[in-house]
Formats: sequence, structure tokens, C-alpha cells
Amino acid sequence: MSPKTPAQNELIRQQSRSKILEAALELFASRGFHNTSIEQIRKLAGVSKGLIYNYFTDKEDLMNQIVFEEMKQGDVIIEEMGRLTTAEERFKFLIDFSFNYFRTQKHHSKLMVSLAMQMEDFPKLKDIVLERYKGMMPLMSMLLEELGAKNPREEAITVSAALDGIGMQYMVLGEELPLDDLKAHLINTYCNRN
Amino acid sequence: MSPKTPAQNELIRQQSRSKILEAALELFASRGFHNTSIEQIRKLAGVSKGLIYNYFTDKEDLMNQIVFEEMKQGDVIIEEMGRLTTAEERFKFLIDFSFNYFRTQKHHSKLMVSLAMQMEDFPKLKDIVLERYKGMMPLMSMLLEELGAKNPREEAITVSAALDGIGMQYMVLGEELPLDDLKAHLINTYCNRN
Amino acid sequence: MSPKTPAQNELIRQQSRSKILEAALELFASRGFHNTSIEQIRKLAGVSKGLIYNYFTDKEDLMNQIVFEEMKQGDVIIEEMGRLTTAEERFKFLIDFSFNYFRTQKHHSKLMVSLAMQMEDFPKLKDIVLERYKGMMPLMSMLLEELGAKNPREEAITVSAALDGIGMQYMVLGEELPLDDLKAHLINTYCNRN
Amino acid sequence: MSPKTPAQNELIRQQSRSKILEAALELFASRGFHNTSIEQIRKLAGVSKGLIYNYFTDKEDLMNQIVFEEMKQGDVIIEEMGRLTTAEERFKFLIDFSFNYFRTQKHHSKLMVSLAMQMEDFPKLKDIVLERYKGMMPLMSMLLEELGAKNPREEAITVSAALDGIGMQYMVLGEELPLDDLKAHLINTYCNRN
DNA sequence: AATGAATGAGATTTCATTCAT
DNA sequence: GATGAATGAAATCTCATTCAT
Repeated sequence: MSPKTPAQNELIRQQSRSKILEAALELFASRGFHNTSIEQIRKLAGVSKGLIYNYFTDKEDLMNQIVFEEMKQGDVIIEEMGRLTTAEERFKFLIDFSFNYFRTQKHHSKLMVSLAMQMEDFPKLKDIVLERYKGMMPLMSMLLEELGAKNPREEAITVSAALDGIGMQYMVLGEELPLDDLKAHLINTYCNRN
Repeated sequence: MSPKTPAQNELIRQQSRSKILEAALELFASRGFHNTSIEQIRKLAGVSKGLIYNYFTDKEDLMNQIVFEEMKQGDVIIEEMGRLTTAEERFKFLIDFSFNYFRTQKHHSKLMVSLAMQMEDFPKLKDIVLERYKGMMPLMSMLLEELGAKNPREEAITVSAALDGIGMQYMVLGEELPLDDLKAHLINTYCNRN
Repeated sequence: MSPKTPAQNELIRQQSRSKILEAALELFASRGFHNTSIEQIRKLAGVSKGLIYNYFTDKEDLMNQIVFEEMKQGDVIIEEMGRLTTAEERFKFLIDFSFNYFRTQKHHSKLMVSLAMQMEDFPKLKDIVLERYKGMMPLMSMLLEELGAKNPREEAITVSAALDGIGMQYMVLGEELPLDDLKAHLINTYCNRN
Repeated sequence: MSPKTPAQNELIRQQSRSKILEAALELFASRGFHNTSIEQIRKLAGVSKGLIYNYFTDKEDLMNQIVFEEMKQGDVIIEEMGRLTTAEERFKFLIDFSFNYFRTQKHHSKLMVSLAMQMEDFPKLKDIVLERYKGMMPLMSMLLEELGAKNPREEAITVSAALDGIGMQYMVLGEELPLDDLKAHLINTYCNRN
């Protein structure tokens, strides 16, 4: 008869919020933001329509929260990379992580590409996503310089573009794309220069 | 007042159709297919709603026709490339064409990326777009082999992925991305191996 | 086969717009703005939901347009009063008009009172309604002064308040309120001072 | 921790009930019944949603209870007026009380006017409010007769309408309305006939 | 060939109310 | 006595599409 404790409520809230975020992520990624209805999210999350609006102010907020969570994950990678000592280790880690990400986080990577195409739609996200991208470039550039690049800035962009492009092609082609061979090729190209 | 000749009518039809297609392309690319309304297309094309449905069966047909036209353009490139003699010429032509395309056909390239993210939405397009992609790969592979690639298959995918990725980054960053330096870097990397 | 002429379209538009405005007025007055649904307006006006949004941007705009039209009517009265010569004629005209208005324009008067209670809800209306009220007072004051009032300002407010109050009581009591006797009483009180 | 005595419980109940009623009164008056949500009441009262439904069966019951309390207050006035001896004293008391009420009980008077406009919405209130109004009229009529009115019935309605109207205008105009001058004017008009 | 008023299915969002604790 | 997470019916609003002219 006594009300639930604050801790119990907090737990319940976290669970519900996650269920909704995960359902929305999957649908936004596979069907697109504007082609996903709250009804579809509701059904996949197994909650009522009303509950979604208890946790998120509107559909756009749902998108924003998904990307905020995603960005939090990104921070972890940069940190982990910082702990590695040689440039080669760091480069391999980055390639490894990226290819792994394509395979295991299909929804996330698809959503991020779609978001890039439609950034004007999500003004709150534009800045934080761009900032993240621009923060990455100098790191990549230094890394390639250590690995012997003559034009590290251009090479950094090219490598990051190649990774983006591989991710995209993988979304379209799936396992027809020889991810493992590509990984070996990239590592070989950039780590074993003569 | 005076009745038009069949030829005049045909001309008028072509002009109206083009106005609509161009308006739709611009809006689909900049706002996304599901976030673009027929009303917006109508306004930008300067025609009536009814007229759009005279020329296209529905909104999806509009998208299909846009991509069909795009594909026609693509055929021309392959043909032109075929007329060049050396591998280096052909590679430079391809790079040149791609970078030019990013700059002058922003809408087209944006639309193609968005389409790739949402292919299940447009079943009629899926096959022709994939076919085009798969047809490109062997050509690219042969080209790079002639230019001295050790793993031509992987290098072909990597180069095409890099081009896709550069296109994407250019959509997001615009002129902040040093397109000319990247072009020089790519030509230098793949044409001048030691 | 040729499209409708602009004049035909304009006529059709005016008719549809009026049907919707009249239905909305009746319902907003009898049930209140927030207790009236678009579905109810649609049914009473005999149109589709979509059509309402062709003519009005949203429900609030519907309310705004109703009051704008109402205000236009008000201008006519002031003009007509200006054409009368003696103060007594003008006072009688005003009383006559007001009582007539209560009887024949029940919806309008009810809506205006409700609006006065909820003015913060309709920011676009607040100013124009207040301006109208404040413009009325000096006219009323001068009129009563000509009729021999010692405190014309206070009497003007009192008379206008009494008219408002009578209107309100009539809305609640209907024909139980002896409108004709009240009219005679008011004219007698303010026109025949000894 | 220690179990509460029945008396303590009763006190707590009364306090919670009052907090809710006051919050609801303020919001119903300022925003309108249908434009006020239980969530808003909850927040202003500082209680949980569930508690509101412990004390009141539903939103309408909340409105009903507010008006019932209000009516209880009204009984006190009539009683007090009965204790005064001269007609002039009683008239002054009534005017005084009314003007005071406008100033200090803004929410109450606004709510009562809104209620009058929307009586069909609250069937349980209709009868008791009308009864109160109709009970007032004979008293007012007798009072004015004693003060020398020739048409006491019409004058009673007119004075009560003027009071209602002044209340309304005060809600809209606030202190721009010269309440004190109006009070003096009314007392002078009805108490000092020559 | 062209128009634009009209429709209605379906989208997003709100909110009174319930109920397990 | 008190809480607040959860529900779902109903509200507002959008938009692809039709059709009479």
C-alpha cells in the first residue's frame, strides 16, 4: 500500500526509456525518421503511445536522445585509443573498431548516415555531430603522419571517407561486401609502406 | 485560343514534366522523400497539383522517374570513359568526373545516398541501382590493375568507397572540405606508384 | 474540361469559408472553444476535416477570424449612430440595437463574453477587442452628458456594464428575463430626467 | 512512523483537499475548465495525481465542489445583510461587498462568469446557481423599493446586471476601471434620490 | 493540357483516469 | 493516506490523391 521507492521508480523509468529508445533507433534506421510512426515504435517497444510522451517531448526529441546516447559511446572509443602506445596499434584498433561497428551496430551506423543527409532537420544535432567529426580529423591526421604519410591531412580525410563509404556499401550489399579482405587491405596499405 | 499542333503539345508536355521532376529532385534531396509534400513540389514547380498527377501516377513514381533519368546520365560516362586510351587518362577522367559531380550535382548525389539508405522503400529502384554498382566494380578493378594495384579488387572497392565518402562529407561540410587537394592526392596515390 | 474561372473559385471559397465560420461560431459560443472539437465543426458545417485546414491555419485561427468578422459588424453600428441627430435618438438606437443583438445574435454575444473571460488565450484578439471597448466609452460618455448626466464618465461605464450584465443574464435565463420592460426602464431612466 | 490518530488524519485530509481545491479554482478561473489539465492542478497543488482522485471522483466533481464551497460563502452575506436595519445601510453593504469581492476574489468571480456561460456543461450546478440568482432578486427589489424606486423589479435587475457587468469589465481592464468612483456613483444614484 | 477545391486516412500529440505498490 | 508509471480514447493536424470543370 505504500508507494514505490524512488529507486524502484528510477529503475522502472530507465527500463521503459531504453525499450522506447531501442525500438525507435531500429525503426528510424531501417525505415527513416519521417517514415516511422509513433504507432510503429509503440508496437515494437511494447508500450502505450502515451508512455512515449511521458519520456520524450516529441518525436524529434526521441531522435535527439538517440544521437546523444550514441555520442556518449563515441567518447569511449577515443579514450580507449589514447591508451594504446604505437601508431600501428592505434590504427589497427580504429580499423578494427570501425569494421566491427558496421557489423554489430548496423542500426547505429545507418542512422548516422541518414542523419548526415538530413542535418537541417535536426538543428540540435547538427553542431554536436559536426564537432565530433572535426575533432576526429586531427587525431587521424597525426596517426597517419606517424605511419609515414606524405600528405597526412588529405590521407586522413581519404581514409575516413573510405571507412564511411565502406560502411555505406555494407548497408546496401551486406555480406556480399568482403569486409575482412578490405580490412586486411587497409591495414596493409597504411601500416606497411616501403 | 488556336488549337496547338501535336508537336507543340509534345514540347509543352516535356517542359511541364521537366519542371516537376527538377522541383521534386531538389526537394527530395534537400528535405528527404517523406518530408517533402506534393504541395511543396507544386509550389516550386509552379504548376497545379492536378498536373503532377497527369504526368506521374503517384509520389513514388516521381522518385522512380528521377532515378531513371539519373541512370541514363550514368550510361553516358561509361561510354565516354571507354573512348579514352590509357588507364591513367581513364582514372583521371573518373576522379575528375566524380569531384565535378559532387560540386555541380549536389542534389543528385545527395538523393542517391539517401536512396541507398532507404532502398527497401523503393523496390523498383533497388535492382537497377545495385546492378549499376556491380557493373562498375569490374571496370574499376581492371583500371587499378593496369595502374599497378596488387589487390585490385580490394583497391577498387576502397577507391569507390572513398569517393562515396568524400561525396558524403562534402554534402555535410561543403567548401570546408578541400576537394581540390583531395583530388590531387588521389591521382597522385593511384597513378604515380613507384 | 477547362478549369473553373477565378471568379467561380472565389465564390465557392467564400461559401465554404462561411459555412465553416458559422458552424464554429455556434459551437464555440454554445460549448466553449476548448470543448468544441474540429470533428464537431466539420459535422455541423457539412465539410471534411481537411477543408477546414485549407481555409484556416488551425483552430485558433478559426476563432480569430470569427472575431475579426464580428468587429467589422461593430464598425457599421458606430457609423449608423453617427447619422442620427439628437442625443435621445442615439441613445434609443444604442439600447435598441443592444437588446436586439442579445435576442438575435445569441451566439455572438455569448462568444464575446467567453472571450473576455479568456483573453490571454487569444493574444491576437486581446488588443483589438480592448481598443474597441475603449473607443466606445468616450462616445457613450458624451451621449449621456448631452442627456443631462452629472457624472458622465461613471454613468457611461455603469450603463455599458448594465448592458453587458443584461446580456449575460439573458444568456442564462432566456425569456424569463423581461427584456422589453428593462429596455423601457433604461430609456425612461436616462432620457426623461426631471 | 507512529500511527496517526483519527483526528490527525482528518486534519491532513482537509488540508490536502483544500490545497487541491484552491489550485483548481485558480486554474479553472484563469485558464478555463477545459483548458486546465489535471497535471497542471497536480503541479500547482503540490500533490500526486492519484491523490486528486482520492478526494474527487473526477475533474467535473472538482468543479462542482468548488462551486458548492462558493455557494456556502454566499449564504453568509445574505445573513449578514439581514442584520442591518436601514435600507441604505443594506444597499451600501451590498455594493461594498460586491466591489470588495471583485478586487479580492478575482478567481471566484471570473469562475462564476465562465460558469454562467457554460452552464449546460455542469448540470449539477445549473439549478443551485439559478436558484441563488432568483432568490437574490426579490431581496434586491424590496431594497430598492424602500430606497424610492418607481420600478423596483426592473431597477433590481438593472443594478444586479450593472454589478455583473462591472465585475466583468474589471476582469478585463483591471485597475484601469475606476472602481471607487463607480461605487460612489452607484451609492449616490440609488440612495440620494431627490 | 490544366486547375484547385475537396476528401479522408492516418499521423502526432494530449490528457483524464487507473492501479500496483 | 499517497505515489507516479502506465494506458488508450480522442483531439489536432497533415497530406497524398481525386475529380468536376
